[in-house]
Amino acid sequence: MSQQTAITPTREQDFPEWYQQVVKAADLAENSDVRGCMVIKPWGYGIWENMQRGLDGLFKATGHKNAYFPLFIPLSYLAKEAAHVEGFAKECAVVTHHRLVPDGKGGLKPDPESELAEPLVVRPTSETIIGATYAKWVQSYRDLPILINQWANVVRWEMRPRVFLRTAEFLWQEGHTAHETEAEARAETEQMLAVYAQFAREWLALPVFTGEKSAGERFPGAEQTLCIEAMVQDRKAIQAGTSHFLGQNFAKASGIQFVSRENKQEFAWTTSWGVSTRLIGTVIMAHGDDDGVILPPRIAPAQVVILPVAPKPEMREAVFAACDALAAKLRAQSYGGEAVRVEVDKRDLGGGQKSWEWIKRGVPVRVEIGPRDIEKGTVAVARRDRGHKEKAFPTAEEFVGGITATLGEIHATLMDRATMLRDANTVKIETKEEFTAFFTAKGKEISGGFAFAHWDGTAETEAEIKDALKVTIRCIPSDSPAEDGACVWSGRPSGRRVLFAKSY
RNA sequence: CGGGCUGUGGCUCAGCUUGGUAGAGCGCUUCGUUCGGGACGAAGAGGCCGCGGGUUCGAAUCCCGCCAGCCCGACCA
Repeated sequence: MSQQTAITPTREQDFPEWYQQVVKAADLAENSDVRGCMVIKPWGYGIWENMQRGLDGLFKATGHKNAYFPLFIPLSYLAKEAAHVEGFAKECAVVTHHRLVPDGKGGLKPDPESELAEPLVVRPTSETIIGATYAKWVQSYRDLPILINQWANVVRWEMRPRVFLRTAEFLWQEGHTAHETEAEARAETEQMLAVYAQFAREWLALPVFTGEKSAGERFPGAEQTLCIEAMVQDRKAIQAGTSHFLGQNFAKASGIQFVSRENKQEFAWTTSWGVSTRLIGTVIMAHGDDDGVILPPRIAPAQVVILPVAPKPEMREAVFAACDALAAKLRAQSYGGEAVRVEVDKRDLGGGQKSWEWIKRGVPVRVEIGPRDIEKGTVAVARRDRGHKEKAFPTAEEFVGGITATLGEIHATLMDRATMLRDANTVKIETKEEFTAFFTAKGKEISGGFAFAHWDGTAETEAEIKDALKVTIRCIPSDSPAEDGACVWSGRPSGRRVLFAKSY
């Protein structure tokens, strides 16, 4: 059997279908019997565990601690903040009963006698319940700041689920902090955005634009939403992380009050920030190729896979021993401050089939060891960022000694490719005609990419553009210089450019 | 929640128009030959044909009802 690519269709032919096929071929996740919910399989979950470890380290390093708050939120809590309700009410799962009884048809139904006095909402996000808790914890300015993160699942009843990118239930982290002053809370919001941008670059090999959301794209209840935006290979934007300055909105809604240094009652200033399993989808779409996933080494569950080649059964033992010995030497090396992660694949499968499995899964480095290698003291090495037939034959010592550098090079390659893709498809646009042409699909092209253009700052213009072209303001870039110009849509005066794109 | 479509071994589907013993490919199991780039042969296992009712000597197939899922339109990390 010979195929051009491991994944059909190719990215070029049908990007959304390619994505689904990659998720399946790489054994990352599958749809469950529950609509909109996914089963994250060990390889996919391994990626999430590595993301968690990386982020958790960065959170701890910036003074945060983990805690856990309830899955269920009393309905009345959610109703406390008006904008928040409006944002989330449409997509909430609600628990109304606490007991089942036979339905008389061989099944079960909620016991009408067990209806809850107050329905519970399965958290779509936890601002309200955490706010209610902080209200109890905070009495004095001496109790601030509170710097807490939680790793949790949340539920948003989505109409259009897509594995990892948009599912009814997903895993994430949500940081929730409370501060004495506005300045401190704003600094926290920015600090965590910087953490996300650093994580995207250093762990995910993903260049990101940072900036602020327009009022229309803001988190419900926030004063200001900051975000990181990445470009994936169909040139659409994906929001990879958000950090919100919540002002005193939630403090007022939940009663987070304290006695200040001046002995006055004041409301705290709060923030929240989060990234989710959507990052896995982002990585797939940003780095994958027509043979499957390509994982940035720092989040790869296995960074090196060793494939024993034993043509004759009587060689197996010797080959396995050589593989185990190599694995041990590799594990003594480190990359990104952690021991190199190595897997020896001893399954009794055809060699080609095995190799292709690991290619599709995106393991950064594959090594084959057979009798000839043992004799010569060499190994056969293939890298996932290069062609699948391209092999190098270093000595085992050279290979082990160079593994840290090799993983670093692969990370750099991915970063470079993603940066080139983004830069090649990011343009400045001045006129409505150009703008429309840029975002109008020609042939099989999906999207023009990112456009920096002037915007008059009104919600009307923003909505018109969205209606006309399905293009949104991804962010008002944090580092964009003031520049006088005319709005690309309305022609009205504008003081700076914003980032437009089609998005996930 | 409005419009279109589909429910048949683990997966993808054929069979239904014109009722007559449930099929294929892939996957799985065993054995043999293979194994340095997605192997081949042989033999097997596996099905309340979505659910309920009706018509009929006889229903995967025809009729009615229900349920579930998929695709398209308004929201979203």
